[in-house]
Order: sequence, then C-alpha cells, then structure tokens
Amino acid sequence: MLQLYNSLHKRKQAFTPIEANKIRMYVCGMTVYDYCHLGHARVMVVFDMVYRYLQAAGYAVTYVRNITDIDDKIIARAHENGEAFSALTQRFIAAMHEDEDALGVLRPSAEPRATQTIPEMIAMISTLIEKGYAYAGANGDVYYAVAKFDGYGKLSGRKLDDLRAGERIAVDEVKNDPLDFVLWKAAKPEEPAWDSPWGRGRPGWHIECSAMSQKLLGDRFDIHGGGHDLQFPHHENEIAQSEACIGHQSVNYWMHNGFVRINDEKMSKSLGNFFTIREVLRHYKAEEVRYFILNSHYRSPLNYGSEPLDTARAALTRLYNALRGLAPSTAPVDSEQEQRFRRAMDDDFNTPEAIAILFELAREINRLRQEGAAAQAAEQGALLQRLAGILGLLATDPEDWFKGEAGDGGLTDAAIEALIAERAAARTNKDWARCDGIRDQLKAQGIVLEDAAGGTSWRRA
RNA sequence: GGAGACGUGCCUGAGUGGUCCAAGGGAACGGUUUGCAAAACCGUAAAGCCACCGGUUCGAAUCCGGUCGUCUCCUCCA
Repeated sequence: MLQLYNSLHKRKQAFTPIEANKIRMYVCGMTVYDYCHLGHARVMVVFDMVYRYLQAAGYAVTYVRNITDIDDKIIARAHENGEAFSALTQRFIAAMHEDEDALGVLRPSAEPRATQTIPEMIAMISTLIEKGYAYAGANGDVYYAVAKFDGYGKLSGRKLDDLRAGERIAVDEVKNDPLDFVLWKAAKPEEPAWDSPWGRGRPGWHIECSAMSQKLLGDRFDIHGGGHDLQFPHHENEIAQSEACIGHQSVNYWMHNGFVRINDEKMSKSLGNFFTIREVLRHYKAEEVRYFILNSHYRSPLNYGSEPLDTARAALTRLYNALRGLAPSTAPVDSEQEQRFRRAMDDDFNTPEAIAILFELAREINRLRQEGAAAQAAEQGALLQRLAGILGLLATDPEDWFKGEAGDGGLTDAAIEALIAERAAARTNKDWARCDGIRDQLKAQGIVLEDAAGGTSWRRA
C-alpha cells in the first residue's frame, strides 16, 4: 500500500487513486531561458523515479510536465541576446531534453507549453472574472482577488493577515489588494503578446499551470509535484485559480522535493551558486549523478560536492561489479528482497532504503559466485537489474560501464588488450617483474587490472 | 517580524514508541583469496545517553516542552 507525504496535510497518507489503477500526475517543469542546473536535475530525476515506480506498481500513469516558454525572464534574456523569444526557448528546450536523456529521465506523457495553451488560459481567466474572483485593472492587467478565495493559504500554511504583515509586499495602486497576483499582463510595445478580451498581453506564471494541468488531466487529478520553493506562492495560487474556477478540489496529493545545496545553502539562480547539469556531466557519469540524487530521500536537502559524487561512483562500481560477467537469466518472482524493495518504495519513495537492498543483492550474488552457484547468481543478478531499473539505475551493460570510452590520448581498448596478452604470457613464465611493470604502467594511465580465475579483466578508473 | 523543516558514527545516509547496544554506501582495521595486487567474501572497530536540557511512558533516536545551531519560505526560483 503506497503511502505518500502530502504537503497539503503535512503528513503521510495512504494513496488512493481517483480512478482504479490509473494515476494522473502533473509536475511543474522548467522555465526555459538557460541551461538546467542540478536543482532542476533533482526534480527531473525524483519525479522520473516516481513515474517509473508507479508504473512498476501496476498503475497506468499519465505524467504531464509543463514547459514555461513565456515569462519576464525569457523576454529579458531574448532581448539581451537580440533574438526572438521563441528562438531562445526552442534552443533551451532542446538542451533540456539532452540533459534529461543523459540522466536517463523518461519523457513525460505530455510536455505542454504555455504558449500553446493560451486560449485555455484566457477562458479560465474569463471564468474567474465572471465568478467574481478576478478583476481587470486600469492598465490592462488582470488580477486575482486573493481575499475572495476562502481556502487561500491552505497549502503553504499561511494566513492572509500574516502575509499582509510581511514587509516585502510592494504597494501597487493598480491592485485592489497588495496580495493579489497577476493573471494576465498587458504587453508593452515590442513584447510578445496575444489578443485577449483585456487587450494584447501574456499570461501570468501561475495561471499557466492551472490551465495546462486542467487541459491535459481534467478538473481533478491525483498528484501534483514540484520543487519545495514552488509551494508558495505558485502552488497556493494554482489552487486558488483552479478551485475557484471549477468549484471543488483539483489536486489530491501535493509532493514537494527538497533543494540541492552548496555549502548548506540553496542552489539557485539568484544566489549564483549553481552548477549546470552539463558542467557536472563533464566530470561525472550521468548515472553517478542519478545515484547521488536517489541516495537521499526526495524531501531531504541534498548537499552537492565532489565527495558524495565520488561515493556514488564507488557504490555503482560495486553494483556493476556484481553484475559483471553474469549470464542472462530470469529474475525470481516476488522474492523476499523484492517485497522489501517495494515496501521501502511504498513508504513515500524511500529510495535510500531501496538502494540498500540492491547492495544486499550484490553481496548475495558475489557470495553465490564464490560458491560456484553460477545459475543462482545469474538469477539474483537479473533481479538486481530489474529492481535497479525501477530507479533508473544499472541499465548500462557492465562491460561498457567499466570500460567507458578512451579519453583523448588515452589507450585504446585494443592497446590495453595487447598489453594484457603480453602480461598473460609473462605470467605463464612467472616473470613477475614484467607482469607488475605492465600493471603499473596501465594503472598510471587509469586502467585497473583485476586477475580472476577466468582471466584478467580491466576497467577505466 | 511571521510560517515551517532539520540536527544520527570519520564522511554520507536510513530508521519516527519495544524486533535499534541504530540499515546501506564510503573510508579504517584484521582474516580468507592472490606470485603480489585489485575485486570479492568473512569478521572487527567506529554513534560512550541518536544537538543539549527537562517531561510523558513499563519502555523514546522516535511523543511533548524549552534551549542552542543550521536551513527554507514569506520577491523570480525546481
């Protein structure tokens, strides 16, 4: 029985889908004006893990993750670059897809774009005005009247009075209430704009998600996810918009993932302390990054640094080592390990616990191997691969993982094999000096040799 | 100022009333294996009371209160 932490109620709850065996899930995606950083990577990987696990658990999952492709920052950046905003967003959408593919993130069922959902947004805003939840300002902007919505603050645990007491709310004479937020922004000349009943303009950020989720998932869906920082105001505003519009609850479970941090500080664009995914992938394999993310619980803070990534590398080396050279086989069904794996995952996606079970399997495989039980080892190997696959791990062929690619100026596979053959001859002659010389020579070039009963294998460290 | 989260070994990271003298990974130490290594297996050590203080309970890392510390949100942010 899946239990998940619902941010709306601040506790774990048993998960019950709206429709039996089906799940509709929406996650707030990226605003595409720059390369994705590790914080984005965490959202991608975490919800990819959720998506994979829910499917493995037997649900038919419709997973929607939007793309915000119109926004102030996009307009500003395009202006700086002297290019059309659509050219900018197209480029960064492509880059985002490259990063996702590298990280083994499955494409969502749908990736709606804000600019392709404008009519739905306009319709929704119109409904909100009709129902008295929104009003058009004198300047052509349309605002949501926060005070009109009774449940405002229920997700983020805020009270209107507390918000008003905050010093950071700017006074704005166009708004009836400083807390009101914009649904439609009148366009300045030269800015991208769409026609609307309130004049040419563009949608506010919050209405985008309400409209896109409703368009693709309907008035009521199961799970809504996103980064923890979106809880307020973005998700709070989404609730206000969607629920005022349809007249009932729209999302059953809200999930928020924790931040990636640098030296105990949130990694963010505004702080400037971020690493892009592609930067990190120059030093580490994508699977190491994925392991690093999944090795802590999705709601915990995650500190980025070289040590945890190195640890991830060592951990994956151990797991792949267990799989190396195993014959293809069929995994046992409903084994004790699999049950425990599922129990861990059912407990609000406890991936660290689930990963611990992968290591137990690795140990078991190595043990069986030593005992000469090759067939059983292969079965457990198949199980290890299947369970890891639910996390999007261990999908690479072990040989490829270990051998990787020869870097610039590095030894080719053939050159390495030749030296190993030469060393094998020296071994037969018990010419240990020559043997060790070759091994040291290779080691100096990042090649590690491992002698086993069946012969010598090697890996790029 | 308001709201909230967190504080577990050398590092990382689970565990949220008894099965915990606390999982898993990394690092360390010993043994087996190896020509020697590496990898692997077996084992050991490492958290003297799970930030600190007090309370509830037959029993707490786990619940409650306080203290200290760290972080987040209240402005765009995943």
